[in-house]
Amino acid sequence: MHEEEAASLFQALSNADRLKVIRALVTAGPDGLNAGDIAQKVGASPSRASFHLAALSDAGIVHSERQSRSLRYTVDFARIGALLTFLMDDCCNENPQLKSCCR
Amino acid sequence: MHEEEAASLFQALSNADRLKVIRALVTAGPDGLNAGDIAQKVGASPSRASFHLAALSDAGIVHSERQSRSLRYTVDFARIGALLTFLMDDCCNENPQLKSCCR
DNA sequence: CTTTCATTTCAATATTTCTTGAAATATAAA
DNA sequence: TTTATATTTCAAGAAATATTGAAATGAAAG
Repeated sequence: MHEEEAASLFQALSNADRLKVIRALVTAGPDGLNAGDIAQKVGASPSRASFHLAALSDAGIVHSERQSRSLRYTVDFARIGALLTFLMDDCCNENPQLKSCCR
Repeated sequence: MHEEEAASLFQALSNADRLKVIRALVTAGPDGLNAGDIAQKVGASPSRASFHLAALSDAGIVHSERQSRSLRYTVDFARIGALLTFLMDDCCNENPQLKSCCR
């Protein structure tokens, strides 16, 4: 991952409501949640939730799939992992003190 | 760390030049670098480098210390580690797939 | 085929962040 | 004390992002 891409992923994570969205999806488990439930859980209007979901989706952090009338969102852990790897390895040169936070 | 604080740290990381600043500081080792050398290494004007350094400093990701005429900057790995811990543990509930990126 | 439901898109405005160069500040040298 | 060096601060304009509610879209039910 190059710096520009990492920067845009960090940008997608730089909002408390979007972090809440991720937490809600993680808590929900592998089946994810539909947009309406996410909006309700993070306390955002439908259009604002849609805006945040679009930001996360553009960054590849979440994916969506239509399920009847709803759109079911899931979190992409591999994508988040790739960003962590960039930060820890490429950017911070595998610094031991930083690595230790994973244990 | 709470969501608002994490979001503001991600915001500080959401710029390619600021990631370059971190990389330059990491590469330089424990003694860090002064502002002028950082500006030169990332290819930014002095005022722009100062702006980026202020953003990173406000987030607690770097610290500065005056050394004669120069300000010597160092990176705070513990602060970055705290953000990673927030993302992996609090936000993503210690997901194994995400944790595996640290190995 | 009309209505209802779930979600997104859009337009308009507000807010924040970025960028630039000039001026200000702090330190040290001559 | 004058000059040079290192860095930050400031102001102003440009660009990006956020926010809101209304309208549009897609899908299913009656």
